[in-house]
Amino acid sequence: MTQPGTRRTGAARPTLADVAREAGVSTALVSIVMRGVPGASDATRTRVRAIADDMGYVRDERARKLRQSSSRLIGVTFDLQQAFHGDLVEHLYGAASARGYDLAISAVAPSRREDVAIQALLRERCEVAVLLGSALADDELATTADRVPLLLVARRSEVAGVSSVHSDDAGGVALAVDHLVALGHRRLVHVDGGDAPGADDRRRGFALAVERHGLGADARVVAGGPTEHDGSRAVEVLLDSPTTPTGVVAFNDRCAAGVLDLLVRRRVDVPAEVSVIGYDDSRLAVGPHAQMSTISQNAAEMAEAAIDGALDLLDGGAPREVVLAPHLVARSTTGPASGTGPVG
Amino acid sequence: MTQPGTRRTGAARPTLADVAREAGVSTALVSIVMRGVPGASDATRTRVRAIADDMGYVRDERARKLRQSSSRLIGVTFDLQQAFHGDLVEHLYGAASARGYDLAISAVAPSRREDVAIQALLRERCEVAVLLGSALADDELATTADRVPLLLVARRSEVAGVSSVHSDDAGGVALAVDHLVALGHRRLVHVDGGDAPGADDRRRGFALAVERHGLGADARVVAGGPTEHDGSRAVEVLLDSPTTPTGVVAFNDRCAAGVLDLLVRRRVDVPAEVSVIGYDDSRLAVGPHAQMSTISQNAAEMAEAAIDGALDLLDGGAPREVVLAPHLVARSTTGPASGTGPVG
DNA sequence: TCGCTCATCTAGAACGTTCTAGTCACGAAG
DNA sequence: CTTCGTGACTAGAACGTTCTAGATGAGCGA
Repeated sequence: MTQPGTRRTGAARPTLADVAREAGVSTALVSIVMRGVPGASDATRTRVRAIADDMGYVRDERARKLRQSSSRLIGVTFDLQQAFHGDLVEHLYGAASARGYDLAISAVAPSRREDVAIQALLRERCEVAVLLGSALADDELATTADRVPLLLVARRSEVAGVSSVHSDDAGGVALAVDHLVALGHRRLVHVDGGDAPGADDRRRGFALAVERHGLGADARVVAGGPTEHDGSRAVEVLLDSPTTPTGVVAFNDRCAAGVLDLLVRRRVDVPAEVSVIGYDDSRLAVGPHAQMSTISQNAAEMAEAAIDGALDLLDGGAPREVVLAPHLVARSTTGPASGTGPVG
Repeated sequence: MTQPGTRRTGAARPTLADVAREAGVSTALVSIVMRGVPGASDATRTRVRAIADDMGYVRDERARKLRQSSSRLIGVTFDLQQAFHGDLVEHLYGAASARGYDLAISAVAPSRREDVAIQALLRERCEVAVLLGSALADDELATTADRVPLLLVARRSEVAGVSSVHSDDAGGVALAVDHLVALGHRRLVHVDGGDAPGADDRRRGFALAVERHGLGADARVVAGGPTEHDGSRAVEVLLDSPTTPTGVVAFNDRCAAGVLDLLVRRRVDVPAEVSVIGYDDSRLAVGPHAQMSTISQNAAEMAEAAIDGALDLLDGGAPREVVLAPHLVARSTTGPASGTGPVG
């Protein structure tokens, strides 16, 4: 077997007609059998199926979707470099197939721009497009939304006609602050996300939360960003300043990883001296850099909401914004503030 | 604009026939214009193109590929959780489009098995399938290869009829050993990959290389694996043993990251006390956990070779195994062995 | 015997493209 | 005046499915 010479090439793959000829029935009947819809006797059903299996028949999804009035296809763009997008895509597969839809995924990367990825999806005739963490400007979103129903994930939409699913960023950061305050921390710092999507909301959430606890005077926001490098750089700034914080709320897990890395390098004990909390609960958080405390966006829930929202748009529902509640995942990078607890 | 009510839905997207009617010409002529092939006057060309743009025409890739004798489509499966796969996919996009091919990507994840991903590609009628780091057993590979020309990336193929592109694992590890030896290290250890693909070759490469340098007696192999966790666990074992090595060759970057992480935690200075080198040159290597020294598999080169190999299979070429030369990327986690250099 | 229902099966048109095999007009050559 | 060549364009089939509208025939009651 598997002789190169006898391998079926793409062109020679058997079609419905081939199976029908072999079985001595019409293509329509084979189609009925393969789809498992009523209209064929059990006898022919098993016979045709056996023949199809034997010939190695695989249906041509292209022809099928071409013929069907609705393609039942959801297009998804995602960033190859973002671990959280990977988590989302995985759950989108599950959520879509549970509703009888297929997924067409199209990757965004430094050498493959988002508009290229979207164009590919349009050519596949997906019925609705789901963009993960899109970086498109509002006017680009608007023109895209003119061509296909659009739903943004992990980003807010200010564009009319575009749905979105994202977590409550301000609320999530507030959870982080509440957690640290409950542990006795008083001097908090937020390493922010710069101009990354959601960074504004998280900054705002931090400011509100510390104010609510009456800790506004001791709180600081330092310039950070969405990468490990940004987190490390921010820590350098922090360690040079006269009063060091005991609790750090990082923009996201990658940023927190950078924070943790430099703290460990500088021989700062986490969480004994400083507590650090991230945001996303991506795979980074459960790596070996300690089990990171973080705010979870729950990829599975977000994916479900995204598919629901997308199908709702298809059904003619009005575009809407779904805000998911993030929740705290306390692991080992946060602990009681020094000077409090049993000791104090 | 962008009124929800007026947005075009999937079903209403304009077709060639719509454009043709609007322009008062035949669909064949519009097709000629849209493809940019000879057969239309410049006047009609510009006129039709303007009308098409105005109507927001986007060609239906499904119908096109259905009609064309060859679909010019390359299927790719990849693991959503592996950073290196992301790098590969990015470059596969570029390499494929440079040769006039499209890519259909299908993800593998804990909840989406590899055979499901492959089945989806077969239904898309891709002409050849490229599997990144496949975990399929030989007999499964054989039956798949019976349905579609197959090329494995980052894994060796022992199956007849299946092409493969991978780096010289043994040679790569030898490079790492040579590098450490040149820096004066004598006591080397290899944190291996367990039963991960390629682990055998890397173990063998390590054994050969230390033997070649006459360091076999001082060298050790400890059980590791492909994840950060495996690396960390291995370091615990190492630090407990009487003689600690000064140079560590990790199975891959993730494993090395785990090694580095625990070393830093245990207050071991890298690279002053211990040098660590990874394998892959994935994005992990250039993170903030220091700039990691590593063996690069060069994703771009690998992707080019994969597409070349895939198209060669399509042209009826015999299946072949392409072995790429890895190369050393010395960054900041390797340095002179203590006791040598200026001090000694 | 006739019609009726019902399950089973089939012919043929669609879907939106590309491709093959033309047609048509027009000017140049004979 | 015919013939030929050429550039611009078109009719219609094809790709592999699904879907609509029927055909066929068995069973059955009147």
